[in-house]
Amino acid sequence: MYGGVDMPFEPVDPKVSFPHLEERILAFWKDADVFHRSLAAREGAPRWVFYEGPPTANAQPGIHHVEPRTFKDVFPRFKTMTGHYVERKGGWDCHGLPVEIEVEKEIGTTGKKDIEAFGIAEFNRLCRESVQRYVDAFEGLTERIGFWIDTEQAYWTMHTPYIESVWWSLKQLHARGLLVEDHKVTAYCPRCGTALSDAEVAQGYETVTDPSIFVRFPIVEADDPALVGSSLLVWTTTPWTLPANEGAAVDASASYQLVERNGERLIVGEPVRDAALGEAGVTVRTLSGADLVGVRYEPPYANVGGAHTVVAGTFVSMEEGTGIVHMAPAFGAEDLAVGRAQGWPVFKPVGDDGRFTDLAPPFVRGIFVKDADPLIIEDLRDRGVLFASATLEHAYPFCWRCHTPLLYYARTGWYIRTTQVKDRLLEVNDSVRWYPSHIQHGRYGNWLENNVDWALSRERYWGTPLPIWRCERRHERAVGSLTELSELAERDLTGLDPHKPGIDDVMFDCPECGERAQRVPEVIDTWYDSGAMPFAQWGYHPELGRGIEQFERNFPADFISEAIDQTRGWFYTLMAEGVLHFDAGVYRNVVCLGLILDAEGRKMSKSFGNSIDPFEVLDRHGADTLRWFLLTNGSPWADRRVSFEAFDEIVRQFLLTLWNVYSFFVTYANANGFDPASSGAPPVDRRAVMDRWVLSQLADAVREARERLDTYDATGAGRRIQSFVSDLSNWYVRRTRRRFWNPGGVAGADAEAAAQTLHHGLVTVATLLAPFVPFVAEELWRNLAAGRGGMPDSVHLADYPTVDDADVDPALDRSMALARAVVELGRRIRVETKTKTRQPLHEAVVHIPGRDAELDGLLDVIADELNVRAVRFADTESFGAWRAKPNYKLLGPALGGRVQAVADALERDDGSLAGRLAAGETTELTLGDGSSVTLEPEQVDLAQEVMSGWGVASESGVTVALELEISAELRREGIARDLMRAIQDLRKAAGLHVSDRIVVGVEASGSVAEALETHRDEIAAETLAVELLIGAVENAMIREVTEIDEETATVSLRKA
RNA sequence: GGGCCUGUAGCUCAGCUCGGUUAGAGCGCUUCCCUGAUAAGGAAGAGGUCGAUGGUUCAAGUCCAUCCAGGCCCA
Repeated sequence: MYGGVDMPFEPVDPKVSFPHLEERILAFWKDADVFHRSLAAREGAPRWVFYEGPPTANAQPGIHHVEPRTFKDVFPRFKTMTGHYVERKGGWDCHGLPVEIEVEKEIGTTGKKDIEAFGIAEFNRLCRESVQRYVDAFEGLTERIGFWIDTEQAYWTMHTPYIESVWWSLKQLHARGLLVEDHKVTAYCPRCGTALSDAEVAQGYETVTDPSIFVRFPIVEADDPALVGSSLLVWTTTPWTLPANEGAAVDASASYQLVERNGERLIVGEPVRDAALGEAGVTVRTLSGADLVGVRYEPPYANVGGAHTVVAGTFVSMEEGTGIVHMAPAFGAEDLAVGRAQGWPVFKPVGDDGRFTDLAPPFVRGIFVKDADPLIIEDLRDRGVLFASATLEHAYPFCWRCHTPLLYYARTGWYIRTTQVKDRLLEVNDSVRWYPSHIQHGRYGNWLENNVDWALSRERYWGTPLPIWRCERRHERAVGSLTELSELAERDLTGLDPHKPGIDDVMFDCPECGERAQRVPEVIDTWYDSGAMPFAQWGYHPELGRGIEQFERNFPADFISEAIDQTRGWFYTLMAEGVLHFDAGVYRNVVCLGLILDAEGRKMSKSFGNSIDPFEVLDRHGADTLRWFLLTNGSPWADRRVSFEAFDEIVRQFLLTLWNVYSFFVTYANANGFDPASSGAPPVDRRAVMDRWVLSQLADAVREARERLDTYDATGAGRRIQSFVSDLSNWYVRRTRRRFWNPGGVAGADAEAAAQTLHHGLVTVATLLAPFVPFVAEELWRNLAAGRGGMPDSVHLADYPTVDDADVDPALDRSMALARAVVELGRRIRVETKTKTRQPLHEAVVHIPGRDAELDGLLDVIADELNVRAVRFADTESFGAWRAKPNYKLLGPALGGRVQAVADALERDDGSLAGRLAAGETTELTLGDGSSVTLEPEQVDLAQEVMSGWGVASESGVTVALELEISAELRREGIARDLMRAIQDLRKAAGLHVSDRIVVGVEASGSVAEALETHRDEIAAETLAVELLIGAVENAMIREVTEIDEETATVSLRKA
């Protein structure tokens, strides 16, 4: 016995269940308080600031929530392990329409009137409860996937200090004149009774069929009297807005035609004349749009006095319609802008419920506007005003929650003048590093370029109340805290819940005029809440002296990450508020993830019923599997498809491969009494070539993993680690296995070296993997490293591996790659010649022009892998004609167009030229045009023309030949190996332990019996047989007939 | 209508930054091999007009232009 056995390793179950393992690790983390200790251990270290983008707690979490949470975990873990203090404060987005909708579903309300009848106090209480419930679900998911974030200290946007912080910020904006009330046309949902933000509107576009009608507007007054009596042909796709018509717009620079047709005269844009009127009609004259400006016409419904004139507009399309557009300032953004410029009134015959009011013509009063379209068309037709009626397919927005068609209304609302800081936003954006980079000046940069004022107010209930009080004389007062409110109201309100309806009961005397001031009724866009988190998460409030230090220490963020749908959401609101309040960027690096799609490539969403329940995946495959999938499968920036098969593959190919190496190591380390702490392994430079090679590979993997993680490429880092694990398992352990098979420790230092190398490899891999698959990494660490040599009890308390330059050996890396290429060719020969690998052969002959020396030291590896007694380098043998092809990368730039001529010449070569190159000679080549070129051997790719089935294979300049003649001696050896294999199979089938001794009997005659006698000792040693007899074993545990060398042999065995 | 992304094997995706003539991997399929760590691994095979067209170049999956299809975002 050598080494110590004080601390043997826990035996490893090869049949591991990762979900169960993860539950154990979760319990350990909790018991040992590992997360908090990982923070404490880095206290005082440089800060690396992470901001949690708060999920909206309004529904059960889906698998698409796991993706950002995985990426938000891997980088903070990595940074912690590289010596940074990474505070991770959780957060929950609590307010907003989605929460209200969820509650409305519960209580069965369908609109604002219902909610008010139900009672706002009770409604908001239910909203608060709903949030709490879903936060619990999110916390469960967060813990289960191993996302380390402090949920105990999480910020909640509905908590009073958070709201006060938001109020403080709004008060500043109000004081600077950046928060104002304004009229604006916005998309409005008549069912929800609220305006929608652009982001909300964007979510609900659908292709619908709407009416597209042409209407006659008879001209009643014009500078050119000839026009009177003609009709403007006016286009609209919203007939219901015609009762609010106040004008018509033309393109002043376009030309129009006056057409006489069936006895009437119509004016229509020239480019669309035929499309609108058909071929019929005679053009009376052509005029410019400018000629029409100022013309007065008779409106289809005479509800509004004044107006009804033609104006010029740049937005008039000459590609569809009639070139003349109907204007209703109450119902379109452009219409309102034009109306304002013209001094038109805002005439709005529609109520907030989307139904016509008494201002409308009697026949549509009380009718929902969209339903009124056919009635209006009918009416126009009856009165001869309608010229044509068709339909049009176009995108129209619907309310993203309740699917009511949205209406564009002129309404008053509160706006933040973000357009005034647009230039600064663009500047700040230039300093952000986006991953992927195209977002910066692509999608996100474009969004900023098209910045419009932020429509902040919402006429809803569950949200941060807009803290503006206004008196009857319309003096406004923005209030920044409950303390300030208490002073104004002259009573203590610091304990008041700042939500509706309680806050609306607070009134005070206007400090300016003494009239009673009351809060405006609106709440704010919940996106403002989440964008305020850099300061509001600390309850930051300079007036109250609160949260200042925490804020300053944690601003700005080094890193944030969310899915791409946040470009218009959180990425923007964060940046906008950072610039508005602090004139500063809020984040330095953004990892912007793609969306999760289902197997058909559709966006996963609950309403579609195609989302995968994350808990099902976690129960079946485990969190590590899901995390590894998200981190390494496909590109994180690209949308990707998710299906269950992918998870099985990860378990089998990655996690189990790693697990088996680990299990292999522990089995033999324990059997040999290996102790990494007191091992007598020689220094790396004196270890076997396989050891040096695998350590060199490991060093490269460490280098690349670190480099990639430093640039937020978790995918590349993970893939590199995976390829190392594959090399470790399928080449290092495969080739090194026998060195571990060392009961009693007779192999001494070499076995120690192998064990030490593999131990180091596994511990390093576990550390490398800790940020990616924190559970299995922890399991390996706990068993292999924790507590040994002063190592911490958790891998997450360890330092991320660094490259050991002494291990790096590029020459060895290249040689091994070459050796593996030789082995691959040898295997191909065996397949081609139907020579089983188990049959030993006399020798392999290798030819690699000029590079033979690179394989020194690896000949044993090749011989063993190919099962040949010797590997020899070819000197004079020729296996076939040499063929040379130009190395285009080298020759192309040098020769230009002549490279093709060289290729032709080499193609026609009978082998003599290539042969000289293969022999290492510089060779002169005469081209078809008579010119000549000097070729160096390195400038060509060489291969030999070998015939399949004759024991030779060649590729990329490497040629391998196998001596296929099998002597009687080799045949016996092959049979012996077949026997060993058969006995080992039986051992396994009998369920014996690797170190059990056995008694074996082989019933055979002829060549099998002969081989058994010749190789008796080796067979016995290999199979741990204490007795090996010809014949059957008594009381055999197992007995089986096998075919060996075309003879029948029956093997039986029992435990000795 | 505008912007961005994507298009490579039956499926999921690398490769495109920096052009090199035989385009890879995994899954799945066929045949064989190896194995007392392995649920693994290896060899061979079937499977590709690298979305299309044009251009630049000695050389294009890769660069440029145009177009087509899909997705996302904006209108």
